[in-house]
Amino acid sequence: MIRVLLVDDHPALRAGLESMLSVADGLEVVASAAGGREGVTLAASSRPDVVLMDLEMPDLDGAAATRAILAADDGVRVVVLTSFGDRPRILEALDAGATGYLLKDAEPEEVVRAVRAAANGDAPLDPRAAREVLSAQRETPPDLTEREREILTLVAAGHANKVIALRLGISHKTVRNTLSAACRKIGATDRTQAALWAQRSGLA
Amino acid sequence: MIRVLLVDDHPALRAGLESMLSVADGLEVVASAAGGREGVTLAASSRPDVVLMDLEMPDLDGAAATRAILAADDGVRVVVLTSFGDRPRILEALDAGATGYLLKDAEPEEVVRAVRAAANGDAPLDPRAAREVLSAQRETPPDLTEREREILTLVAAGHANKVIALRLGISHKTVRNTLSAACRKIGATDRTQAALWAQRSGLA
DNA sequence: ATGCGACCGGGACGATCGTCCCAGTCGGCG
DNA sequence: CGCCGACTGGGACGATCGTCCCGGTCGCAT
Repeated sequence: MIRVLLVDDHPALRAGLESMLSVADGLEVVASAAGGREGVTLAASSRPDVVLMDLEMPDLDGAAATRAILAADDGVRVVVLTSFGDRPRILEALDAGATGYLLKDAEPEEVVRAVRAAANGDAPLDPRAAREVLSAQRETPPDLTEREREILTLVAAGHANKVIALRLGISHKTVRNTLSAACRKIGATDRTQAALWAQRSGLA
Repeated sequence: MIRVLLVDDHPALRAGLESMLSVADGLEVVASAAGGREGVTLAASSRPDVVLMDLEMPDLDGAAATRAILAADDGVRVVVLTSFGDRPRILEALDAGATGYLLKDAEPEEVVRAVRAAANGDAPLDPRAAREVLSAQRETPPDLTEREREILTLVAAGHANKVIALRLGISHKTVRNTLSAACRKIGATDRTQAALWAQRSGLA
């Protein structure tokens, strides 16, 4: 019997997943939590084999909750539930040790299959989610210097070169030159495009 | 018997809502659709009293679907399902004629209550959703001119003044002046901050 | 040791930007 | 009708920006 813990702040989604899983053999939903903190607590007390974890939650972020659960028991398999379009968070969850992903619009069979795969130690990567991850990695490669990344971040915060220079304790000329280099690498023609790029790239 | 149609692209959410509603008396889920277009079709064929409609959907937007359904039969009550933080879409759905809102993290009793209220012709406004609406109106007030909004949008696309001027068929001097005015209104000191503001404000 | 790359910056130049002040047209409203 | 506000732009000025080209200091790897 595969013991499953659901963590999602949407009661309707929890109910839906539960009914999807309840009709499958060999699975049982042993608990469900409405938030990240509760999820961590319940993971400790209910000892699930697989956790289905939402990424966006009010109290404790899905990635953080995943980290906490795995820190307490690294035998648990965490499968992350995600909507489209949050590449940065998908990567973050991977880093946190999530075993796989499931898109929220998955069909019941997919969900069941993913839970079984996770329990077996396989990585149930939704093909579409996998594409997200790959494309995210493909889009990251602008091999930016640490300084360049730093400056881009500050640009994306709306700061002028002088302010950035002051904050970093360097010359505003250096900021210019470095930003210029960064722009060339990421394909931006000016600071505004650079700022927008940084935003989209989760370099917020 | 109140006939309910579910429209949401997440199978799990549909299943959850269905199980939530199935335990209540006097309600029956007569159909469920995975997309806006299908929702419009099923609304015509299954003649529901109340439609629970997701806002974010791949094919046909929730607001658009609402409009279409009401155009075919204005006796239907559409209750919109929304997550937090999409003020613009909430307002759009209101314009489209939605009767009320429900946040996706609503408890089962809330959902049932909302459906009953909608069937009665009441407006089941989730108190938190209502706050969203109000705060949306409070946050919008940068009373920007149509032109200013237009230019901000183009700035947020990363265009330079000259390009914007060309695209709008006006002088780049006018673009400057207009953007300058817009910046003052939204509290931005330069185009970069303006672009980021426009992004955040859904003026993408 | 020699080279490479990150990091730091000055000089210089033109482009772009932000701002203020002014002035014209046009449509709506009292 | 006159007034106002949106929209349009020119002039002018200083500030900021983007770019190229130069020089320097480190640390790290070959």
